[in-house]
Amino acid sequence: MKRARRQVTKTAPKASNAAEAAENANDDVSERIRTTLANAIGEGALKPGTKILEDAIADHFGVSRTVVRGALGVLESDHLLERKKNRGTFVAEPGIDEARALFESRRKLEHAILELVMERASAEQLDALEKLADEEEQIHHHGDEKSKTTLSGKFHIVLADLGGNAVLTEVLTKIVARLSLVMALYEEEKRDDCGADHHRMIVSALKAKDLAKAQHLMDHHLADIEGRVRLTEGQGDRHTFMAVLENFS
Amino acid sequence: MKRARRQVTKTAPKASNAAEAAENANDDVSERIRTTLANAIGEGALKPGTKILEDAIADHFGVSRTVVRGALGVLESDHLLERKKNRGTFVAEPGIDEARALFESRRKLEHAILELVMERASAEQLDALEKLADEEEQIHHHGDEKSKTTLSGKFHIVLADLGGNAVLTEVLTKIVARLSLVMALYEEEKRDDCGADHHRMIVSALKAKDLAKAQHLMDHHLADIEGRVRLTEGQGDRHTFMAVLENFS
DNA sequence: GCAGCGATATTCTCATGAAAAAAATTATAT
DNA sequence: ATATAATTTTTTTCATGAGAATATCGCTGC
Repeated sequence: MKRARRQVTKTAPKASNAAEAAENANDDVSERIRTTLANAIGEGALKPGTKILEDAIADHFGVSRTVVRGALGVLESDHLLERKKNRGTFVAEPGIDEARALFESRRKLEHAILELVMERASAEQLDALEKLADEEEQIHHHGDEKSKTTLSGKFHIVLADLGGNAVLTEVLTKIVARLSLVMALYEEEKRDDCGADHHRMIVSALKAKDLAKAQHLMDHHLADIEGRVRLTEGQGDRHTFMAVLENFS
Repeated sequence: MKRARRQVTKTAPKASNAAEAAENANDDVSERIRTTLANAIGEGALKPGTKILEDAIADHFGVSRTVVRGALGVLESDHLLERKKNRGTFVAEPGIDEARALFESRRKLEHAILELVMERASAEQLDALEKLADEEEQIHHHGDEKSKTTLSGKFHIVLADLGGNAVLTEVLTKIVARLSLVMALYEEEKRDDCGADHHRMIVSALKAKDLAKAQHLMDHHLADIEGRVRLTEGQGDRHTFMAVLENFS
């Protein structure tokens, strides 16, 4: 007898007092839900396997389950969520094959993007990118643990933007999001040794118009990330409830 | 007073007579809707700008608008459909920038895929691919106009499969689908001169283990496709109702 | 004490109705 | 007769309720 009333309280049929009410108001709430969940997943707040309660989300955003359900549907098609029939929706748990494919895809994509950046990015844009890398360095020293992964990913997205190809940027963004699930599942050591350092070197190579070097550095950087992960069967269950019990019995 | 009753006729609550009834039956009807529409768009049966009637689809598949709506939502997030608020859902009409980005993305992706195919595909797989290219040649001569574009795209998808990276294959598939919209909008001349010919040459280069040549041929092939298109502002309205009037007044 | 079974509760799933917004149609007036 | 206003119809949009599937918990019997 729960089904807590979210009481949609159509506070006022039209509500709109006057002018700014036409600010379209809600409606893209579906998109808000999507980005909220995607962000939560991206920065590891929602771990793989977590169950997603439609009702909770509907409550929180003040809409009905119908629209939540729509949002979950597209998140599922992005492979960020998994829906088990009549069981519910869960944060996806990419398998080893998928993880490998994602790493490989990212390598190829970042290569292509570097090519585009090389032929398109202006000096000012590269300066801005360099500044971003420097800021990362700062934040890294302040040990702001939570936003570390978020910012680290941001560099790559901004870099992709400089490539000037919105399609590739979008594709890379989605792949990076899925990779955050892979890291959450399979990461072993959280050595924060570098990251921002690599980014700065890549920017240098770009400013020197040395494409080959930039790609080489990118390969190194990505290999470093992949190195934190052990993609062998039977990993990834490590944090499972059952597996944790094993370790403490 | 339409709203024709689709009369969901829950023919039998459980229906399942016994064993095979558990064949899951419907339910992935949502996916059926998605692939149906995607295919229709892919082979040009649904032209850009066409309005999509939820009711018609719901009727046809014997489900309620709710599930249709879900399917349309993910198609929209794939950029195959466009939803205008309170106006309805339409087949997407990619703009010129998007078209250019799509072509460029495809070039980069096909390059990456060729690299993967080169290092992974077995001799037998390449033989199978060659056979496919030959079949295309056959069909091309029979002038089977309708399935020409479909089959042409199929080669690239199968090729991507040989790369052994499911993620890249999926990405390419979606981009090819969007490009079919671009072609429908901006294609000028429908010279069916080559296509399958190019495919055969690419396979030859692959069997000869000549990556550079394969990539070069692929570039040529794609350039040929892009050549059929004029991406200048004010094209693409060519088939618009208003534009047609212009030409006849 | 434990295995199996049944009742309860939670949660998904989807069809349907009601409200809102455009579009289409008819009516009215200048 | 044309343009404007009013009405009707179509279609989207969404909240909600009823039904189905599954999990959870308590119970009885061994």
